[in-house]
Amino acid sequence: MTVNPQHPDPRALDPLALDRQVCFALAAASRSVIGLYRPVLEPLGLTHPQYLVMLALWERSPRTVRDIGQALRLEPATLSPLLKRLESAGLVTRERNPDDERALDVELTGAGRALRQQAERVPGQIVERLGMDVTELERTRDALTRLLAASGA
Amino acid sequence: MTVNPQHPDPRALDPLALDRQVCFALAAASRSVIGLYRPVLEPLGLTHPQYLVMLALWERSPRTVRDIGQALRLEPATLSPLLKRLESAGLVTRERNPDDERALDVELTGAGRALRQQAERVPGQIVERLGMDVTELERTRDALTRLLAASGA
DNA sequence: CTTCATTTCTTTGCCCACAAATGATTAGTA
DNA sequence: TACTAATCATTTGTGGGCAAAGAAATGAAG
Repeated sequence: MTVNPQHPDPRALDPLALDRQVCFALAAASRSVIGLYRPVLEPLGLTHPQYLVMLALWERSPRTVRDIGQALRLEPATLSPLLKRLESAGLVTRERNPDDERALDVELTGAGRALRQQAERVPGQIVERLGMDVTELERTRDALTRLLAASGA
Repeated sequence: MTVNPQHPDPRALDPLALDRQVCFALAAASRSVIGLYRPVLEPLGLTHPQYLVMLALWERSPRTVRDIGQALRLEPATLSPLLKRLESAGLVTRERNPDDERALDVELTGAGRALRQQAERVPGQIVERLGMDVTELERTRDALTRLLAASGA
């Protein structure tokens, strides 16, 4: 098999070339963008996954672990210790649902609700740090949402 | 502030709505797509990050930890234990660079080189499981590459 | 040559992330 | 009612991922 001389880099034809892998672009971009949140969320005392849980709870509270997990596509085994840390931080309460003792209701505390005000400035700071056109950002988000759906989650 | 009745869902205007967050789509899609690799890579005895390291080494071997880290955008603290596991699996050797004893040369073993043949079928299996148009996949990958660049990595 | 800063990898500590197993509760069924 | 299956959260074990500190080698400067 010969290589088309129009393609000086044989890597461009290699299906295993790192630069061609969607999964690499996805993993690296995810870590890198989340890394941008670190200094922004640090004053709020939140990690990025904790921030996502708070977003879910600001939309509706109380919610069960299962419900939060479905919204964030996270396993209960991931959420369980994370929610305990949010409880230790005084942002949520955790108590069994009276109607179904299997379920755990996670509810915002006053401090948890109050934190929303500071969080409202987070997206703007991130967009600023990215310095990207907001329209392209939204297009990328929509492409990722399609990818998420295609991957079956 | 009143809500435009054309928008029945006030969530569409909320900058903190989970569905509007690029970071959520990014994190969830990343985890979900990587989850697709799990059963595909399992016969090769590789996790997804290990697969990425092998991709880097199939492009060039030996490479130093620093070099691999720059290619994959991973910290040496992440790679150090991961490379030891690849060594335990017999896929790479780890030895100090004779010209600079600070650097660690990571080199494919025969088994590591041989594994490439099985790996060549991985991308096709993933695309099949995603069931997405390859052109759109490549567009998404390029959008992610731009996002990665914008995030400073 | 000696000192000091830099580079490179490793270690430690903390936090995700998930599979598999466990325990507790509820629902379904004979 | 009693038995079984399903549901929900937690625990355990393994493997990322990174910040910060540490250890070893190199480089630079006096």
